[in-house]
Amino acid sequence: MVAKTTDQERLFAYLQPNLALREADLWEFVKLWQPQQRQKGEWLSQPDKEEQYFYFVLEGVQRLLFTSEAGRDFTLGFSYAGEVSGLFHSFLLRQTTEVGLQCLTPSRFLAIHRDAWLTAQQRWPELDRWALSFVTRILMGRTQREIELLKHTAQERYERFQARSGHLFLQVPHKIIAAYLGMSAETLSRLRAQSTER
Amino acid sequence: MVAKTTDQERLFAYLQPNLALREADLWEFVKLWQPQQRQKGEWLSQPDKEEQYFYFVLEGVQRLLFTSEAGRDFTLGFSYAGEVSGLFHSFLLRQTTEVGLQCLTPSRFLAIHRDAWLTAQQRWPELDRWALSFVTRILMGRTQREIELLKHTAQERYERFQARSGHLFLQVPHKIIAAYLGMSAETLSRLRAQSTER
DNA sequence: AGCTTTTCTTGATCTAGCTCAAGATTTGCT
DNA sequence: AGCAAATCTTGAGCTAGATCAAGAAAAGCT
Repeated sequence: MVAKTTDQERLFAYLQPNLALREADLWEFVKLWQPQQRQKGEWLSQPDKEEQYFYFVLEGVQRLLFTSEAGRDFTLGFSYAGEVSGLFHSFLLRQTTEVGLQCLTPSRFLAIHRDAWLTAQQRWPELDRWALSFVTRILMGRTQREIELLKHTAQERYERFQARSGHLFLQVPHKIIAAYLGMSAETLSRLRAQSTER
Repeated sequence: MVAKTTDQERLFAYLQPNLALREADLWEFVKLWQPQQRQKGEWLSQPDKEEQYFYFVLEGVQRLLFTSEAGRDFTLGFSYAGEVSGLFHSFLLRQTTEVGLQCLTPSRFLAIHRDAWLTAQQRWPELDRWALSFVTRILMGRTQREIELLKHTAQERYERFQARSGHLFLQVPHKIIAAYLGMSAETLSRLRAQSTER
C-alpha cells in the first residue's frame, strides 16, 4: 500500500526548511490553512481589494497582472504549484494596488486568513523571519525580471523564456506570455515561427 | 541655544514608528550603527559582492543600477536621505546579484554590519517584523515602477517623473534619469525641450 | 583662470516591434 | 457533433524611440 502525500503534508514539507518551529508547532500552524479552489479564469485576488489570504499553491498556474485604462493587460509574473502566492503588500501592509492574481488553469490552494495569520504571528515570532525571507526572495526575483526585460531584445527574451519556462506554452494562452515578455502577441508568434523554421 | 538633531537621533526617529522596541532597547540598537561616507561616484555596494551592511541615508542621493555586457547601464531606483538603503537580498539571503549601489552625490550614512544585525536579530525578534515591513514596502514600490514603465509612453513617464521627482534634474546627470525612465538620454533631452517651448 | 572632461542639445537617419486586418486553427459549450 | 468564441498566424505599413554624429555648454581639476 502506497502512502499518499496529503495537501497538508506538502505544505509542511515546504515550510520546514525555512521556518524554525518545533515539529508540533509547525503542524499547528499548518492546520490554520484551509483548502480553496478556483476555476480557470477566476480571480485569486482582485485588484484594488485588500488581500485576505496567503496561499500555498497545490495545483495550477496563476498570474500577477494589471490592466491599463486602454484595456491592455500586462503580466508581471506567474506562480506555480509548490510556492506561496498572494498579494503580499496588500496582505501585510493593507495597502491595495491595481495588481491582481488570476488563475490560468484550474487551481487548488491551502490558504491562511489574515486573522489567523495575525494570531499566529503573535504566538510564533519565528513566522516573521520566514515571511521576511520569502518576501526578500520575491523582491530578488522581480529585480531579475526587470533586468531581463531591460537588457535583452524581444528575441532574446523569447529564447530565454523558452529555455527556462517553455512548458508554459502548452498551458497558458500565448498572448499572456507575450504580455509577460513585454511584446505583442504577434511579435511572439513571429519569433516562434522563425525559431522552428531554422 | 538651539538643540541640533544628531545623526543617531534621526535614525531613532525614523525607526520608532515601525519598530516595536522599548525606548532603551531602541537606543541600544541605534548604537550599533556606525557612520560611513562616500564621495560622488563611489560605490556604496558593489555588484556581485555580498552586502555587509544596511545603510540609513543621512545625506546624498544613491542609485540602484546594473550594467549590460555592451556597456549600457540601467538605473532601477534611487535612495534618498531619511531612508534605509542597501542590497537587501544580498544582505539577508547572502545571494549576490549584478545590481550595485552608487552614490550620485557626496553621501553620509549610518550603517549596521551584518554581524551586529544577526546578533541583534537574535536578541530582539521584533527586528524581523520591522525588516519584513520595509522589504515589503520596497517590493511594492518596485512593482509600481514596473507598472509605470509598461503602461506609459516616454513622454508620460517624463512628465510624471518631473511632477514627482523633478528636483533630481538639478542633482544628478540627466542620462541617469533617462536610464531610470527607460529611454535614451537624447529622447529625454528632446522631451524637456518640447515641454518648455510650449 | 584656463584646460580637460563630461554632459547636454539638436539634427538626420534607421529599425524593432507595434498596430491593423483578415484568414486559419483551436477550444469551449450545449 | 456542431456552432460560437477565443486564439493563433501571417502580411503590410507605420511610428516611437534608438542610434550615430557633432557642436555647445557646464563641471571639475590644477
